[in-house]
Amino acid sequence: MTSETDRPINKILAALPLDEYERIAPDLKLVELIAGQIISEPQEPIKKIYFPESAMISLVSIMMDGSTTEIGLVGNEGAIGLPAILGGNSTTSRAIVQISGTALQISADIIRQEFLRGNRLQQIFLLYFQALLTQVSQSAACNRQHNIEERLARWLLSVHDCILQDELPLTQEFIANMLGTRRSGVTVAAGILQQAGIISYSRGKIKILQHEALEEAACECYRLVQNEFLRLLGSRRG
Amino acid sequence: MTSETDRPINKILAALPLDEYERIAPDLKLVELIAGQIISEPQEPIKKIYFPESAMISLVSIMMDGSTTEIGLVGNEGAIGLPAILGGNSTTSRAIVQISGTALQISADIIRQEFLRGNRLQQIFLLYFQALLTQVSQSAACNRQHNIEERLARWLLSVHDCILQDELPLTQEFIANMLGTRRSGVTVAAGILQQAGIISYSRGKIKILQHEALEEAACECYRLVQNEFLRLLGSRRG
DNA sequence: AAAGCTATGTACAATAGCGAACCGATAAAG
DNA sequence: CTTTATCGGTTCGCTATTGTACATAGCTTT
Repeated sequence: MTSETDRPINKILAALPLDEYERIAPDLKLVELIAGQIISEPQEPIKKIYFPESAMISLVSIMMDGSTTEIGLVGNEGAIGLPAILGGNSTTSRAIVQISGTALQISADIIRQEFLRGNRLQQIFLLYFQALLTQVSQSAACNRQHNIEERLARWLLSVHDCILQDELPLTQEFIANMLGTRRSGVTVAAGILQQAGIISYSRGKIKILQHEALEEAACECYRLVQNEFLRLLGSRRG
Repeated sequence: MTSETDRPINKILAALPLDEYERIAPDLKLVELIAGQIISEPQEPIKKIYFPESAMISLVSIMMDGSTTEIGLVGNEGAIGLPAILGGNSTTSRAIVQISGTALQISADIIRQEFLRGNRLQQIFLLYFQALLTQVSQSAACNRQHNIEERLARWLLSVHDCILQDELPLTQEFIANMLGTRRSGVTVAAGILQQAGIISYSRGKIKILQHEALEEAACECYRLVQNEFLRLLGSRRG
């Protein structure tokens, strides 16, 4: 069911013992997710759970005036659709595909059932919840304390860690929607990073040239969240 | 084990069926929590879980430069020490008593064991977890999008809902640490609300005079989070 | 009543970020 | 090859918020 190998690319699935994995494997369906595609909207019942492989998904809060702010970022280390497991069935946020790629889709009922059996899948999901909560918490503080340039650097690193490529297909407009700022604010911040030779970009393609320097430009939040993912799940992620 | 009645004041405990409650009740210990007291620090192992009765606890992120930002607020609708249940054992945030009062304390191991049995306690904790995640998420977006006055109004309402009193023992300095702003920024915002006759305050005592008007001054985040608590847990809370 | 501490009020220059608009450059579509 | 849409660069005036500093007011202690 995974794309090429026996080992699932998604880290949650990869961490399952064989018997648990085989119980759900027949129902996993490989799907292609396209950037911009909306997986679920606020208040909308969640029926499917997605385990990203190469795709990347943002959790986004939408205010009444239409302004958006990213609250969480999910790549192959995580899963989309947690409320279906937790019991709430819907969220207050939107899940939108940020970077095209593949994911494994499965009925939420099947995962919830497996979760309730209380084995390794439950254990991993609980740890992932905590990691996600840490990420969201840090974003809350970060949004209050750090300026656009630091947040942009942090965010680029996080995306990079999720898709493991140095070229990121992202327009400034989209980034602005994630950071919750104006597009021209991103232009200025990105311009400074480009000036310093840390990144380069053009028409929706951003290249990270100096990873180290980008980390220095980023706020402490990047490292903190990454370390917590490492501690909890043994995998890297910002 | 609860302070006066048979019915636990804490909503999580109150929602348990008798057999589950009686299994943990002997180990619940009534403790008095004093404002300013730190329940747990970042990276510190969590050994106890607290179910607030009249006390109220803030979860606070601390940056390297010492600046603080509240990321979550826990009253008698919730519990402190979730990482011990989720498996991470520690958090990246500080838990600090914001308003003095009582709480029921219990060994984290006992709750974790009961959680793993997979009965009602598990169900409630999972729902609470989602509610908390919603709260933190909304704060992340709120911190980005709303101004001090709106956030102050929202925060005052949230505290009020937690302790169910119209007089809140809070200094502007403390509020500033929670909102992640300067103290004098709070002075100005509070001054406007007082001018309008919505609140009154003096030397660490804030009175809510017009609840309705305060809601109008608050951002949409207050209602949204409150509704989600209501939907998930059937209890009111911001 | 005096002294001391804590909480609150206020002021002011500096700055980050906003909203809006416009323009040029590049890529895609016809 | 021309048109069109998208993306990025830039500017300008404006507002919210910051950092810092100092002043006042109300409890507490003595």
